Amino acid sequence: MEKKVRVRFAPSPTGGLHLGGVRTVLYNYLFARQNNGDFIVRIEDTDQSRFVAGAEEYILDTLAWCGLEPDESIKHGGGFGPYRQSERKETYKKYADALVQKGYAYYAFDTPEELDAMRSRLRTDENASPQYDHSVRMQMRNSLTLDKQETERLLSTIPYVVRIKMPEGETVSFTDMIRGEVIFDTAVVDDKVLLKADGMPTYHLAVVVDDYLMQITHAFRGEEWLPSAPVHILLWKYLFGLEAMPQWAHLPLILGPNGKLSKRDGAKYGFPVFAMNWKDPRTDEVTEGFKERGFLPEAFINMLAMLGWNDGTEQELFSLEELVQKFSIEKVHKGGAKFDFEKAKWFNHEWIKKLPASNYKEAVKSIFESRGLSIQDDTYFAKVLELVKDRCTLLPDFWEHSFFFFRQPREYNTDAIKIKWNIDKKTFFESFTKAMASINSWSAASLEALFQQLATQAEIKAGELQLPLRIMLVGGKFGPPVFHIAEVLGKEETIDRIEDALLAFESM
RNA sequence: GCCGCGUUCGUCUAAGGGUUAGGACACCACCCUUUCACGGUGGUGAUACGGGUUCGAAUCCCGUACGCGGUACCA
Repeated sequence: MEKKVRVRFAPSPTGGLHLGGVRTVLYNYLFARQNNGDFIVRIEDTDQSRFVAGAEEYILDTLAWCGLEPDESIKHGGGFGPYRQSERKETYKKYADALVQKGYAYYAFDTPEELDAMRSRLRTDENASPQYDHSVRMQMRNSLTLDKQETERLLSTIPYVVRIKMPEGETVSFTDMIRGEVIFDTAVVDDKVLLKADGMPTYHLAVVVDDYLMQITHAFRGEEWLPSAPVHILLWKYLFGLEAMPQWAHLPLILGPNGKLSKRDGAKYGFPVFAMNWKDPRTDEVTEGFKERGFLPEAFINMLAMLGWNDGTEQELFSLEELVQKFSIEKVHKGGAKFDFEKAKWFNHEWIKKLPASNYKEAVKSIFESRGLSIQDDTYFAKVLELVKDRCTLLPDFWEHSFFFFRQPREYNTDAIKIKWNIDKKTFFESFTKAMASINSWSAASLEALFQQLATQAEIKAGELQLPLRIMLVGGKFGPPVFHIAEVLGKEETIDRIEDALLAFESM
């Protein structure tokens, strides 16, 4: 029987979640869903010095906003916990010791100063960054070079690390789901630290042990991990056997305008790189998120999915459900993709148009409230949003395209109509309001028909009256088609606004 | 430096030996519209370079260039 598919996203809680991180989550999630598998979030907090308060909650909140809820996590529970590596500390040591027993690893006692000394001693033009590897390990202070007694003594008196003993002349290869076969020469990879002096594992040990214990079947991660893959492969071979190893897929990186996408790019070019606002608790510095910029989760997810993947057709708009159906890891690109904010905005615009306004009504409402406008009538609000959504790219755009539905104009931009304004037009509007008052069906179409008819009677071109009407209703040259504005405004409000404007126009 | 991964319009990409190298974003023009958008039509624009293999190469092989990643008791 096939093993149940289980995948994991394993962030370290060091700050906000950026585009690349969310995309990794997304691909994991899609793969899990389409294979009826489990999606696990495991917190990799093995570096205490980099731990940032609030980052865990932030990550989980972000996934919730995106609609990518894990099946198992520190928040969702599950049968394979704990889901925080700091709480699993004891298990790693066991495996590290076992590795030493079997001769695949060794204890090392070198101090940071000794390591520095070794590196600067060996540094040359040909070897820009000397590694702790087979060529130097026999000159260092470790259980390979020290006798048993001395090793025992040091083990109980000073801090030590466990290092993997990389074989010298082997090739390690594996089949990456995206890249195909990847081959490494073990001679060029160093004796990575597996267990740190504080007793915590490094990523290398922890990822292998936990993927095994949590029965992970497929491991997707960023391309930056590819160079350390041989360490992980070897660890699997030594500890659990290659048959049990998950299938790997190394995802291409998401790039900024010049090179790797960074927080700085966001600040420099004015686009978000984090999913949601992130406030660094140490500096109080806030980094803007896509959510707060006015992105819909549907658009954000869709845009991310297309950054490095497509289904081979020309379709670009996908719902999460469609992505679950159509996604395939083999079709993910090998090359990194440069992030384009313009295209991201296009996705958002498409999704604003596509979704019923009720989907994002609440988000827009809070934007309006932050501008001092509280929404009383939800039905009216939804109607307004529906009318103007075609012209909004980001959620805050709703403000400039619809605020006038909630506030009668206080000033009128009359520049465009001033010269042509006359008594005949004034009379026309007076009769128009009178006629409107007794109209039965209040709709854009019927209003336009009435407007046309009266204009013809008054022998004025309807076109010349439309702009004045617009300015009376909203105060300026903006907004949706004018009769649609009137329709949504309603009879009473429309007549009021025209009458007030007529008064104001007296002094024009 | 060494190791690894990559390279099709400015950007995201399709084309897995035979296409006028297709689409989308952006840009430009026109149309629609007596506000501004949306929308519609059309246009500019790419196989990094050099060698092979082949009747035929964006596609397969080799080399070069360029880019990215890694080279920590960070993940």
